[in-house]
Amino acid sequence: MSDVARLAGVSAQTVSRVSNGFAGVTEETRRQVLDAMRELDYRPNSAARALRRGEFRTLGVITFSLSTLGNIRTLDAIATSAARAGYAVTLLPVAVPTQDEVNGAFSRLGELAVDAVIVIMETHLLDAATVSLPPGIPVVVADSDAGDRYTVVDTDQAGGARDAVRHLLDLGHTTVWHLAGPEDSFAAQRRANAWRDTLTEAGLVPPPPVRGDWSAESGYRAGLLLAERPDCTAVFAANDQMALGLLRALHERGRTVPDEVSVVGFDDIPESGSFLPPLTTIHQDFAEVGRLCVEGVLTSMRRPTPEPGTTLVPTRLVSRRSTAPPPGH
Amino acid sequence: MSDVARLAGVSAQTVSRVSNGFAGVTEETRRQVLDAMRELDYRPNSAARALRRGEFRTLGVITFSLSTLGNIRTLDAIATSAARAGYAVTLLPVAVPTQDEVNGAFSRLGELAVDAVIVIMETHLLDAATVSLPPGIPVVVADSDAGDRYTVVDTDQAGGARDAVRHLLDLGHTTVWHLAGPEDSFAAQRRANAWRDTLTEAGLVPPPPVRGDWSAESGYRAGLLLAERPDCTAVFAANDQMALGLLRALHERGRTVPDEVSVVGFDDIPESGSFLPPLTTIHQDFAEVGRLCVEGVLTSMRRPTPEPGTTLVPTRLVSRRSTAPPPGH
DNA sequence: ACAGGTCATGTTTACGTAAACATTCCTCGG
DNA sequence: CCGAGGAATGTTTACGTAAACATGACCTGT
Repeated sequence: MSDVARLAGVSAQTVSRVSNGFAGVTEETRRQVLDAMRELDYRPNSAARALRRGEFRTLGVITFSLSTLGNIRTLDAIATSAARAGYAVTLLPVAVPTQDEVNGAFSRLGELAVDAVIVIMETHLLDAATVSLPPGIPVVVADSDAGDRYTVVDTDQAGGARDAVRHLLDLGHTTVWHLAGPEDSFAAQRRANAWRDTLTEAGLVPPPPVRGDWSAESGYRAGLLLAERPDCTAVFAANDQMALGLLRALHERGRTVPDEVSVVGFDDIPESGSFLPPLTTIHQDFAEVGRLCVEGVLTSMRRPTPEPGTTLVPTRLVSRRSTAPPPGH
Repeated sequence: MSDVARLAGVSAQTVSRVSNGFAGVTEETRRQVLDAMRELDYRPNSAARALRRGEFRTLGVITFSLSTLGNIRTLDAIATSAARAGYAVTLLPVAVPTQDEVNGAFSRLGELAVDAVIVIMETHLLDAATVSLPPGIPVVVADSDAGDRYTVVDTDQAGGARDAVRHLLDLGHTTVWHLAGPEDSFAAQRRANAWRDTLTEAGLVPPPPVRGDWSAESGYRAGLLLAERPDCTAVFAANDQMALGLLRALHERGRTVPDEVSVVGFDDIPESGSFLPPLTTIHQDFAEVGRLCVEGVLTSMRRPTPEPGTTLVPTRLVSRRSTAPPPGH
């Protein structure tokens, strides 16, 4: 900086002012400084800047090994929104979802150069963490539950599940089976609960849910079971991957979709329109979730005490060809 | 730090030594300092640390909006490897692959707190960038071509494509069609070239390639064309998503897989084992690519002039049920 | 017993920046 | 024609850390 100042014939402070776009610098001076910067290929040192300003202009994102597609798209939206706001994004990967790993990530975070943290993770691990998040830095939790301790941004899982079940009931199915996600997933729980509640409200008795682990393979195994039940004409799968496996199992067992069995998924992954048959599913707006996460932490940084609360992002039913009225309807 | 020093009854420098795990501190003193740290909930200021040390312990990753699955898994591996080496990873998203956006990301990078950069991007955009990467900081390019200017880590695209084609020829097919990726993708080019070369080497005349854009939808459209050709009994798709669309098109047109047509994909995405039928494909080791990228930049940081070179990560053919000998063989 | 050495710890300084305060110079009203 | 006020710029200082150098205690061998 002093080199630039010398070349431009001004003080270092003036260079700083130009560098930060302050008013009160003559156009003439500004130009000279900018020329000198270009000449010397000057780049502000972000470490010194951060030290002086007390902020890093960086957001930390804690996430499991970029496992599920939803998390990835949320992360992508976070990175894009953050960049737009002039913030960088630092990844804090948690290799395996064990308590030790989470504790490790949190303690690393302690000395990491971040102004705020966005957590994309199942919160039961958050709760059980022995190392807590550094106090005083804003936290927003995405796609999970966080009680009333943190601000939460989430897809309206319950609304989406309700739409899926309603869609099937409206087609005339007498009940809807559920291919649920893993028990330790909060999203899976909420989808399952909404499925159960919607059936109950309609005066129906929910059949026992079949459980998978989000993978297509687990959906296939579950599908082999469901294919054995002639009374099963409609299935709501908790995500599109499991729905894919389910479609394969039904096909192998000779149960045609949608003529004999209707299937609805959740997520609307890009491939779901190319399944056999194209999958009716619940579209999630991950981009909006990510945007709101960034907005959330940035707001928290400005205001002193932001009230913890939950923001829900609505879903949308995408109707394709895997759903139809039940046989003989 | 001085507070900790005071509480522990030592100098700030001793605190620094303990904090950095230096030898030459009495066990007794170390314990007292650690106690004081805990007591005061001390966390080293990473900005000051970076300023003093002249390094950030951070890697920048330039990537397109986390578009393709391969990029994502590479990123994941990079983040994990970096964390293991004590480095954080900062994301530099490029929202849309235009020259302006790339230039913008590069100039942002100039004042970003990173010690090295890993680029996961098509290099024709790199080449055409008007803003260049800051000189002097190590760069490794993943999954792309970079001439001889940068170190490159890549999957052995050619080897994988060759294996795919050989597998089909060995089964007895008289030729192999190719569902290619977009022309501006270097990976797509290499896969297409290797396909062509392998056929030529076998004394065959390559049929005209059909081009898609990596998406399942484009694979579907291409598949409708291929389904019309009775002489088409074997297709090598440049990625699994397009193979998925292809399978749907063939199924809709009544051409059974693998009895009438064999299909091989590329990538081995987790879902490919659940396609109808399960897809024979080329497995890529993204984790290894990511690991080597990190290893590469870290090495460059230590040595003065690392020679640019290309490291290829081998692929592996995963044989499932979408391939069989041609009809009447 | 003392020179020479080693080890644990303390003191000084600089990293590059931006806030706070200081100075200079110019303009404008009375 | 002078002094008040303000705009442009300069000077000083502190942010938290770690390298470099300095100090002092203690040990060893002759």
